[in-house]
Amino acid sequence: MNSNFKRHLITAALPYANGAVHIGHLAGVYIPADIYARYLRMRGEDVRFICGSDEHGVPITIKAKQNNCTPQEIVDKYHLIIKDSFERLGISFDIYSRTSSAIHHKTASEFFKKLYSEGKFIERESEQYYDEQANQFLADRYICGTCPKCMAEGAYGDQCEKCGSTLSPTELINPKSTLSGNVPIMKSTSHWYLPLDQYEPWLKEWILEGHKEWKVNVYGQCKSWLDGGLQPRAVSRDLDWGVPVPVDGADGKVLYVWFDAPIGYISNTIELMPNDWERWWKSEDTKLVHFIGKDNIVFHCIVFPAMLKAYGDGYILPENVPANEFLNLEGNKISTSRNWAVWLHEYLDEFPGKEDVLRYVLCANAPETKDNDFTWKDFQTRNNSELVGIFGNFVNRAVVLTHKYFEGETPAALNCLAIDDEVLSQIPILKKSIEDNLENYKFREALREAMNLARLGNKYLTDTEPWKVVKTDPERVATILNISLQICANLAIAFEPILPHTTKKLRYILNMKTSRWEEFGNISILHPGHKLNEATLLFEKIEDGEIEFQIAKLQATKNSNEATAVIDQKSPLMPLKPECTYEQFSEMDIRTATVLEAERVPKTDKLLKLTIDTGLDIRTIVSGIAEYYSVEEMVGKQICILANLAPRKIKGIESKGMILMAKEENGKMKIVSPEQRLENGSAIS
RNA sequence: CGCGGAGUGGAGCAGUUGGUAGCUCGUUGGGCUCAUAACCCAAAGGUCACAGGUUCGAGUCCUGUCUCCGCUACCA
Repeated sequence: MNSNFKRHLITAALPYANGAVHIGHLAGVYIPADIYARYLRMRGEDVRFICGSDEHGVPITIKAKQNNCTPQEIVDKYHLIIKDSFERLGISFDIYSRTSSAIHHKTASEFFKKLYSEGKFIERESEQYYDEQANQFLADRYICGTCPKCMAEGAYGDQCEKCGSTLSPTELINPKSTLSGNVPIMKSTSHWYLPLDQYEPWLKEWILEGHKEWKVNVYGQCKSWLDGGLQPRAVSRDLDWGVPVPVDGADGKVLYVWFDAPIGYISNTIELMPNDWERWWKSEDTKLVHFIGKDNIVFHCIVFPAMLKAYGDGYILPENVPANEFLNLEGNKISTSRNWAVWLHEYLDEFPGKEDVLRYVLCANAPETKDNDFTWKDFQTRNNSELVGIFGNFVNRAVVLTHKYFEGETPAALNCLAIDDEVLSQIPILKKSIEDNLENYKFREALREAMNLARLGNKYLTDTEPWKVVKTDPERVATILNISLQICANLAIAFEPILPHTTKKLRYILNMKTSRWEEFGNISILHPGHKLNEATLLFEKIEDGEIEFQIAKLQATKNSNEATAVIDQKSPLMPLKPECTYEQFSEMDIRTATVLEAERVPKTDKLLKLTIDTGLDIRTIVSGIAEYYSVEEMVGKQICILANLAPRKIKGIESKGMILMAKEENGKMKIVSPEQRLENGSAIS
């Protein structure tokens, strides 16, 4: 290790406590981080591995409302599940705390206070929606209404799920509070902003010049943000759940969750080492590494460093931020809300003793450079042919033969032949490769190289055939088995960071005490005469039935999702709108018209571009009906349109008018047509 | 729309400063029998997303296009 660093501070993204941990989290963050932490500890480095639950933010308050309980109850529940399942998997955090802790509130609060008093924030007033009945400002997610872009109903204040456009709450047509259903009023509120733009030159220098070695996905993302110009970001919210803003007159305001969450790394370190934490966060010789997923890149590479820079006082910055891409499950995005996931706590219950199988598969298939897919079939294959067939089998062969021919005592290596030397010479090469890969966050490759050590062992045994040679030359067999056992001992070290449960078993079988990394490469770890324990299997086969059970479980989830989706869409009839006058109605010019041409609007799922004959003119209307009507069906169809609607550009196409549609109770739309074909342009009243 | 990442034999991935594609798993054939029907050897299988361009020569550089993912709720 090139080390000017005296200690390693490793953080893993704080899991959000509104759900359990699933394989995506593990493959993306926790398994690589744990491998890294364990490796450094084995090398005798001073390591602290920090994590904890992120327990604030709007989604948790929404979940609490849905479940009719308090936010605290939600986070208590998931914090325990998460913490417990990490422990059982063997994620070796030095501390796993939480952001609802008193110490975190205090730390985050003081962090804010210092920045505030030094004038590092700017204060801005803005108009935001306010629910008078619920007596609170509404987070974007608490407002729904009609999407101004695609006219779909039920769009949220931040995004329309129908057309995917990003919105701001004020753009919504007919906004309503999801808390009370009332129409919210605009009320002015003030918030504090971190002026990221002021840190832009410094960030550019630090990242773009100073950290070209970062992974391309990380570097590219940062470059894109920096080149695009940074904007001030609000650090507070109007909400009653979170760390209160510690400023007079800031009642009802809390720190925005992204501001308080990364401070969680600091407060958890303080909790772990109340007297010594500063040495870890404020010494240039501490190497700070953040393990995160790709969605978190901007916060960890730009926002949090800017916060630390603004704070000053010697805080160090991350040396690297090895962010992974995402893991899919059986071809679909993992989703907490759709329950499309393999939950860690369920896995641990259903596959007892197979913690390392999951660690192995997720490391071997980690989304290091691009999104990857987890399938149960692949899980089974990797277990059966790689762990059982290659690793487990080699150890078993070596140990069983030793028991058979030498009563379980390590024989002495007497004369090494060329083949022996050749095999032994591979070990340091593999060691070097594993080290390089681990230190460069290439855990997949490190694992592959470790497996190559087991492959080497299998090949060696097959080539030397001790079960044949024993009949003619027992001394030769002694050498062969000695070497085989040394390979086993080296495997116990090589795999320790990745498969700690397995190597513990293996060390027991080999009756081996050490697991220091320096011993890796030593070819006489087990001395002649060293007594082995009974051979037990390191891994066992996973039968088709278990895999089929898991696949069926996912299929059931899928089915139930589809069922609830239908129920969700079965909205009750819309309540009657407020009374209107005949004059208001008569302002609308509704006419019959015929569709002449239709085509899909590129890059959209729902939009059709229609050319229609209104009797008065030929015009273009863009309509969100592609889900319900095909191009072929539309051509020649007679429809009713609102002809004097103000033109509006949709996806860059000017749309003049709107097609009248009726919404079924399942949410599907049907075109309203005259009973009999009429002349185009006939007025409807 | 924009910006970032990805698109390589059936699956998962490597491909460093450009020189006729490698690895693991799977498949097929063979060998072996110490071992959890495990292990070892060999073979088949790719127009490197698509279309242009630069070059003596491109998966590797340039331009354009398409698809997936992120930035943008849930979420790593």
